[in-house]
Amino acid sequence: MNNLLANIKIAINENLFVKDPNSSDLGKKIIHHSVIMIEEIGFEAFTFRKLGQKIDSPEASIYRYFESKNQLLAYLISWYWGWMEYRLVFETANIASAEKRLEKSIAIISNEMKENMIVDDISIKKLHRIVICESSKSYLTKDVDKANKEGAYLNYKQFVSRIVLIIKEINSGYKYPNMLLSTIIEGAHLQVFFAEHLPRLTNVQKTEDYVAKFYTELALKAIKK
Amino acid sequence: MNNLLANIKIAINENLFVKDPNSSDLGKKIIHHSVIMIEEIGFEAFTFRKLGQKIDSPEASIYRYFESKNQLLAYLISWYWGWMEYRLVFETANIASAEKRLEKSIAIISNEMKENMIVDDISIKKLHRIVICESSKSYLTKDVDKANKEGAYLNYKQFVSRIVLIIKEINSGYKYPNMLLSTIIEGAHLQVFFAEHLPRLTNVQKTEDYVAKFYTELALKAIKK
DNA sequence: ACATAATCAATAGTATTACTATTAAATTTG
DNA sequence: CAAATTTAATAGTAATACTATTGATTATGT
Repeated sequence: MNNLLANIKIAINENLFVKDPNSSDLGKKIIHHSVIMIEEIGFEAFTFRKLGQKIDSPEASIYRYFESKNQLLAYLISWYWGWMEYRLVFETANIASAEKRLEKSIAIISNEMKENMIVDDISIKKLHRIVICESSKSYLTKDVDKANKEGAYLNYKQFVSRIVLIIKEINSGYKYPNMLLSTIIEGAHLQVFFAEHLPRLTNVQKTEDYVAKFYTELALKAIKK
Repeated sequence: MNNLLANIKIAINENLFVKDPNSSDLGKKIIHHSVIMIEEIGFEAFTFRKLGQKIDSPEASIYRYFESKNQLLAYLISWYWGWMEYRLVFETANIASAEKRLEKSIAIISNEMKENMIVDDISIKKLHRIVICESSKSYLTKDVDKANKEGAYLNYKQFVSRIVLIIKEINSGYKYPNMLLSTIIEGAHLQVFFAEHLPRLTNVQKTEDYVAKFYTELALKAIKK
């Protein structure tokens, strides 16, 4: 998989940047180091000034690429879902059974990647941790409608709708496929966070993939007639 | 029935305020207007300066009650879960069937209150909307472990554990009661938000209580052997 | 080749924010 | 009624997000 996907470019809506960060060395440095920095110190403490110091460029230069740190976060999260869609399509391509494809999908959502891949200067592992901790902040805002109009969540919605199709294959009459899916995705992220910080809100198990198992069981029982 | 009935005052951990806002008129004004203001303009835009202007008190006076706006948010959310526990105990008290009690619990979590109640100067309806949009920000922080040690999430955990007991009554062998519950609670909040702003991530239905219905069905199917 | 246009990053800001040090006033206590 | 304590107000600081402007670099057209 590494070889197949390593140099694929993820399409990002043009409203999510001022200048395409993939078009210059500075842009790539901004992406590369912002992922490292946000994962390390959190989005609240992350500032363009600190990032500028890290990459030895002035704060203002970063504003040539992103008009705010919120836009940068939206870019990264959109990239994440673009990347996840690629993975989804690839890894479910040759599975005939819809149930097995759903199972695989939930595993992709829930499980951390074992090897640390770098794609487009982005550390997948670190970006996954950013999505867990910070992604809800990108839509739980008063600007959500504006951001939505500008296409900030398109990649996320597209990812969701792909798996919704699988659910409909299993049971075309099921009334809540989108609800079920957004519940699973946001829930899976939450459980990882709770396991680490608020264990009384989850049920940590010995097996590595218990989150995926829980949500797979939940989904299949819910969907079946 | 129990001590909750006698005590209408919700108990809040002492680490969640500098001075008890219930101990003075200014404190009560801070609580009352902060709920109104956060619901209206969102937690990001909310500042102690704006609140001070609204209640005609200087910004610094508010710092006598809360050391930061994050602490104030933590206080409000903790109050919410204290209040929700009170409701839970009260409204499930005379229901014999564990399944019916679970159903009622999920309804309490999911459904908006019809009448707008004011308790301890707090608008329940507005606070519910704050919890939907802002509560995840109070734990998705780098300070989560510190806040947890100081008891910021005690009321939430206590609320969860009460319903976990109901689930165990239904099926004592079920392995994931806490996971299921935190999934339902956070999911129910999310679906309300998505229905309003990102409808492609949910499945809006005509009935008022479809969120409760979805999660009740999900829960019962998951729990049953 | 060379003038023109476009793009680039750097400097030096501004406005706003969260938060604090200090003091004056009010209240309580002995 | 004087001393001690609690109260809120003033006037800040430091850090933040973000911007206006300029000079340097690169690309383009004839």
